[in-house]
Amino acid sequence: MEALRKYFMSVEDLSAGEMDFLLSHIKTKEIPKGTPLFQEGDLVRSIYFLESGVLHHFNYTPEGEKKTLRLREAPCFCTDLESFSTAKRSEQSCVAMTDCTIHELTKPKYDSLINTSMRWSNFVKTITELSLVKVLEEIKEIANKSVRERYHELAEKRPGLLQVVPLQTIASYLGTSRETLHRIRRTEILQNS
Amino acid sequence: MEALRKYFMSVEDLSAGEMDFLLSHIKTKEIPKGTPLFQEGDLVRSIYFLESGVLHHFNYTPEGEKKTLRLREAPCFCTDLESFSTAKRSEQSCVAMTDCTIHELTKPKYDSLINTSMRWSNFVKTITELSLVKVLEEIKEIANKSVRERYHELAEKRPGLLQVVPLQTIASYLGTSRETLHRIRRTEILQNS
DNA sequence: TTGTTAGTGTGTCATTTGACACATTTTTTG
DNA sequence: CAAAAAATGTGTCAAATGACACACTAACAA
Repeated sequence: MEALRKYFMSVEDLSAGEMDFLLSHIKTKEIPKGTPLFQEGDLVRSIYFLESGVLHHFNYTPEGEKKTLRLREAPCFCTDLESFSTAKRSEQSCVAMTDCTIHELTKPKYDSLINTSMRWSNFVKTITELSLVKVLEEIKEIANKSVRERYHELAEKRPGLLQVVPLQTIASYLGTSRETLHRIRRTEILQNS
Repeated sequence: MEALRKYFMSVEDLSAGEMDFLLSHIKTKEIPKGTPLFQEGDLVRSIYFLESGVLHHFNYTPEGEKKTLRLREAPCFCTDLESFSTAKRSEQSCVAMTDCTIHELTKPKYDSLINTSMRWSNFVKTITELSLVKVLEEIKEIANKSVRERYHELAEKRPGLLQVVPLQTIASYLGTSRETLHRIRRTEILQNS
């Protein structure tokens, strides 16, 4: 619960009562490694807050190859927003790469929250904006960088991922082969010694 | 004005009075090719709606190389959201690549709009969500694709850009050299004939 | 119109990458 | 613990790419 409280407080200063009101909308779960939050074809009806752990977003190409779309580290919000807000079937799966603690906000609870008052509607709007900013940053990170540069950024900005995520998944995330990523790592090690 | 009206109507059905109220917040401008909307180092104080034309987002590497971050086609909203909503200095420039018609919503007008009523606050929230969905789609388009695949997607989904944007800028957007993009195009032409 | 500049097309060559094959190591599972 | 499965490390080779050099063309301004 700590990360979530902290996140909400970073958005806006909340009284104890306000915080309790917010938290009354969510349900906390512990899920073991390998558990799917949602899968390709599902209607995603919840927004999740990842309290601890790592999540893996992926889908399959027509050729049946698994492609990593995103890797998410706690603390963060996670859902398929397109599916959640427009009730389309999701085109991706999201699976826990480690044991995770998540908080779930279901669609009915979400709707009830934003219709409570302008206060909460604007609170949610601010969180949506922050998420948008974060995604735009992610684009800036990806856009127009070589695989090598992107790997370095990853190692700098999200070192935790490298501990937990298999090399071949990182390779898929960076859009390269596991062999090439291996070569990049090898030259790293040589340079550092 | 047409594209903007149409966009608002696609978000939600609005009465003539509501539409006029919304439009009373914006100011329309014609700007010639080459005009900057904002530049690296600016505080971005407006959200723009691109009625017609193409915009170029870019910045410079430490080595002084110009890097294309995004290419935007009308109709779309455009700003540096990070700068706009958190009052940081922008790390990118946005310049008109063609003559453009834009609608400007300044920060004071924006604030006044979202504080008018829950109705308009939620209207803006919906637009923010739609933008977020659009950016996430853009990520899916970029992530984990070869330059060749990304070029094809661009040619399919945004053929208008290829008419207007110089090859070398597209190359920069795709993260490759102009020579390589040229080779990709050349093999295209050979295959189609 | 005529320079001037920006943009494109093309060839060469060193380097990087992907694909494949297989050895080795680590992790999982019965 | 032992066997099986998953993941990683490594070599080879063909193909793709980047960097450079320079010719050619289009767009623009004096």
